[in-house]
Amino acid sequence: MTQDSPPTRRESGDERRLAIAAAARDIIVEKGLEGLRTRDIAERVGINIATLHYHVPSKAELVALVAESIRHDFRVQAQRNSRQGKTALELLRLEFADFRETTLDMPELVIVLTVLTEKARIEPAIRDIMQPMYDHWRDEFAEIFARGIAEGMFRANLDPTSAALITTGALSDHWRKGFSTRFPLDLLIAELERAFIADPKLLEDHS
Amino acid sequence: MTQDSPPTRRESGDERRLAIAAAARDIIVEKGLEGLRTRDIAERVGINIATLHYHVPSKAELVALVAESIRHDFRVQAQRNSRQGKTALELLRLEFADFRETTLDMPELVIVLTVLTEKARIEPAIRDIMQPMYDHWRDEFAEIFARGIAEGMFRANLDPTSAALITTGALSDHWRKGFSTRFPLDLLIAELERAFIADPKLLEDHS
Amino acid sequence: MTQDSPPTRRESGDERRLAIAAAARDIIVEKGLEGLRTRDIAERVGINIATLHYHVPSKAELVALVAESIRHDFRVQAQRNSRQGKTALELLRLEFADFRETTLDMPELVIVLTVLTEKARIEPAIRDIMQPMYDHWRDEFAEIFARGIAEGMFRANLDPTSAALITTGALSDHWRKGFSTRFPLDLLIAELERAFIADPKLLEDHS
Amino acid sequence: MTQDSPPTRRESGDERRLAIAAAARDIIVEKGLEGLRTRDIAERVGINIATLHYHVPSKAELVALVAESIRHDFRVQAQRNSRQGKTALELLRLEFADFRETTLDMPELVIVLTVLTEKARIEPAIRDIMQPMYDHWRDEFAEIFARGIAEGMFRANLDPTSAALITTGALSDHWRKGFSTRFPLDLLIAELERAFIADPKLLEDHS
DNA sequence: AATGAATGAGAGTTCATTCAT
DNA sequence: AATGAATGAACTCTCATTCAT
Repeated sequence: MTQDSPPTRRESGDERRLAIAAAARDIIVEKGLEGLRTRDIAERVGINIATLHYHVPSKAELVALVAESIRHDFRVQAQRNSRQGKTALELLRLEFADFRETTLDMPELVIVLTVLTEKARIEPAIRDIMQPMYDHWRDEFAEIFARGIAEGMFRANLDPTSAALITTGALSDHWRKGFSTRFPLDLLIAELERAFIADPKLLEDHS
Repeated sequence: MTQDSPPTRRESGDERRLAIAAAARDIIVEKGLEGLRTRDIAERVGINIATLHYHVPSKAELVALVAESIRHDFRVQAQRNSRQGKTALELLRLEFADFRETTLDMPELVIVLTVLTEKARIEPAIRDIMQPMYDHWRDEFAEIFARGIAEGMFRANLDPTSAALITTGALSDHWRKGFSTRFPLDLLIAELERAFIADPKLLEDHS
Repeated sequence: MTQDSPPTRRESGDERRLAIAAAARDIIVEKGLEGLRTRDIAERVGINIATLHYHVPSKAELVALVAESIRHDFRVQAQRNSRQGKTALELLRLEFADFRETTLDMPELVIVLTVLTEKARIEPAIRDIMQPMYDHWRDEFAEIFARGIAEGMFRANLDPTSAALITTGALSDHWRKGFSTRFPLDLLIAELERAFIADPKLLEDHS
Repeated sequence: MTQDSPPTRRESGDERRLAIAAAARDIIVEKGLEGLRTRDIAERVGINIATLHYHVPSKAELVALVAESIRHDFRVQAQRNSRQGKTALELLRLEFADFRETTLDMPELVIVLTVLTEKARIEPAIRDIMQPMYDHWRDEFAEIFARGIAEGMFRANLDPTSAALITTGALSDHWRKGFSTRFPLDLLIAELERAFIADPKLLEDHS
């Protein structure tokens, strides 16, 4: 609880804000947005509440900061793999691999995402940050599906946007309820592939 | 806001609890669980806060009461259509129709469901109420898929549970983001059908 | 906690008041006057709070009722043994025996007495009930000491009232702190006798 | 009641805690522990309730703080007179003088002590603070009596611990009922001396 | 004589925020 | 950039008491 590091060394504003966002995310995972207290964040970061307010003036801005940090992490994640010169199926599998990795590396990410999505329903400022994220993720899948149809790999009667929504929906819902349903992600992904791929032979190298 | 009705005549405990649950649900829709205040509920029901506590001893029990009321509504919803003598495809479409109706007729129901699902992640008492609902919904789909495979209507390589998770995931994610994504539910459902049905001809009477 | 007896048979008002006083005393012993709640009393008696208020209109009257019940018990205790034809020393020992018995039969009595004595400091109504009790108890001892001096059994330089105050003070304080000090009452009483008796030979039949 | 002084300048935590303890003691004297309200304390100190909770986190800790302050005052009281090179009788009389002074100079101290002694019966945390005070007081008397017997000043058949319990019991009971019994303390003390002193001649210089 | 339902007044506690240093 | 102290506003919950039946 208490902090053992050298007596509150001064960090740059950005570093502090990063640490604050990280602490806030941890607490949101543990206690939900309802259970998020500025004092708890400050304690976890190892600073005074007044100091926290110096860096992040209000709680509303704090939540926005968390939303931004989520968006940032998603961006970084998405840009790690080169997308060039790959078939649609390869790209789809890259996306799945990304998701698998993300949920391993940053298990809280999707939870905080869900929490903020609910908050977005009420708070326009949060909605403005969250909306583009979902749109982007969905569009990525939609684009892949569109290319896959053109390449003849995916079902001809596939609607790219619908398929993208099904995919992102299934993935995020699976993750969200991961705390209870211990259903293996790989089975889900395999089924998603079967749902969209035209030629059953393409499935073989996966199973 | 303030109460003009006759000076709060006495009602039976059950009636009061029903009214309390209804008011709580309304407020959750408007302000989220974070914005749920016992005083607001009391005011909306037209009773004193102490009276509210007389009927529902604590806030935790209040949230549980709301969860129970949601579960009750879903049970009622689910029992309206007879399931006997139907093919798997007909049953699947009945499920979709149910979902479509629910999200249209009682959009608040779905919002509260979402909010409580997030709460369930943290509060075991709520989880115990919500979990069976989702499990039941998923099992219903899984069973339909299993029968559909046997009947030859659905893909032979379909894994019933995976398909059920994809379906419920896609549907619930769609409603969760209902506030922002105005993507038509029917398109999503149509794509789900295409994803699981074996014979393309079966699709025709739907599109 | 809940009551297994036939569904709240109607008792006469006096019986009810007796039961209420008894329950109140028990709770005072367990939780002090601070922790005394009308609801707890009602529950213990097995009646509704409204019913309790029917029998004892207010909490102030309830405390007064408890005070009266204490006074009553003290009276009963005091009248059990005939005081006639006894020497002062015999009477003194009868008093000690009474005290010993009382603390065995009604261990709460002295605790409630202490609690109400503190309450009496603030509440005149309670003071008016408690004061005569202490006075009476003290006077009883004082009288015995006075007779004992006359009979030559007790020290000639004994001041009856002072000795009485020392005796009652030592006894009640011993009892009050009985929860922690496990010092044997008999040793204390023996010392009291030595303190007041003139002729050491009189002590012998006691040790 | 309301505060006219300069807008509550900031003071150090220790000063505030002292002021809080003092205010709490005053209120306990006036209204008993039952009538002790955090809001009243805050008002009397001239601070906000939230500020009060900043310095003393809970009411339980507040009562403990009061108990500690009582203990502190008694320690100060007890250390004023040198105990060296005195006979047992002189020491006994010093103790009596201390008691007389305390009850005269700081009657509220004694009232609060009584109140907390009752609270100690129920609250272990308070008991842990109060118990040693009484034990110490009793032990002091017991030691004096033991020395006095050795010196031949006190009765040979005196049991030091019993005598100490009688003395402290009589004294504390006298102050406990101080509100009502206006019996002179000096008479009580004189009788105590006669009760324990062996040689009547030693008494003379006192009466 | 009894009770379920209702209530006003208030209790302790919490929390985001601000101020002085 | 940092902090101890302070605060207003609110929150949940409690309690003695009352009312209608």
